[in-house]
Amino acid sequence: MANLKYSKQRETIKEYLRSTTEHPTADMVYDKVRETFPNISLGTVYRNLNLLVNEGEAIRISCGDSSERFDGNTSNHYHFMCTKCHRVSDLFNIESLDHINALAANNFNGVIEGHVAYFYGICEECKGK
Amino acid sequence: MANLKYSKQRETIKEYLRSTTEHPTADMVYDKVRETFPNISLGTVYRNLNLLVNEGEAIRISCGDSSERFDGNTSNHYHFMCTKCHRVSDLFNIESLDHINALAANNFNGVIEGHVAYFYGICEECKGK
DNA sequence: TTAATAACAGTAATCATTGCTAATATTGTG
DNA sequence: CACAATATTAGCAATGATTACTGTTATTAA
Repeated sequence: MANLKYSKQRETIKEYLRSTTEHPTADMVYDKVRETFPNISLGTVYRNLNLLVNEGEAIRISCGDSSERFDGNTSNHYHFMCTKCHRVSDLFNIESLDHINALAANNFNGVIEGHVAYFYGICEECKGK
Repeated sequence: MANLKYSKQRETIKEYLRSTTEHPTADMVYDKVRETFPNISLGTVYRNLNLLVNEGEAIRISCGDSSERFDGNTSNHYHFMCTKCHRVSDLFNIESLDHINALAANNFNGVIEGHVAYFYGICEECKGK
């Protein structure tokens, strides 16, 4: 698709995203990757995150928070955000909600191509507190 | 709930939100309300939009765009965003999608309180082009 | 080996949003 | 009505997330 050249920095970012389920922000990725590349710049992190999303190697998650989050798991799944601790977790229990596209298409004169959805509530860890 | 005092500025913002279906950003509200109050400041617009959302007089819509949008229609409904023109429109045809909360709650150990969802695709106006 | 060019670190700039402050408007009470 | 308490305002500075720029370095293909 594009003329991408290999870079150690991008590879490290991709590996980190694949290894974690914490759905990090760009800043969290920056902090983590600096353990390997102490001089990496935040701009490089942002540029590579965008490249990875464009290449389909990562997903951008917008949960209304001030900053975006990224997910190295590109399989189709939904997310849950805890309103107490603001952590984002994966919901692998739902197969697909694509049937709601048909509901939305009813009496609608445009073309529904898809949807964005996430759930919120209290996560298991925060429930007891 | 709060100790709110009346203000012409807030009333004008509220009226505008109620009168339109264009789901304006803070900047669009600013441009509109400046027709009535040429000296109103953008900070006043932001503060009043936040107040109106807190009072339940408006809804904040986050569609992954760079800026938030606001809706004076507080009845329960979903939104559609055109990927071509980026306009947001209302979907009054769907009653409710609350059944997806139960789907998400399956085999999930936290508490699902609700969901955020919007649809995307091509709007009627952009379809022909 | 070299030439072309993508990627880099460092830094400045942008954009949306919030915070601050002194002046003004609203509201309840005497 | 007058007045005191205080919410609201305009104007502007500050913040935070993200992107743009620039001169140098790394990757790649011939």
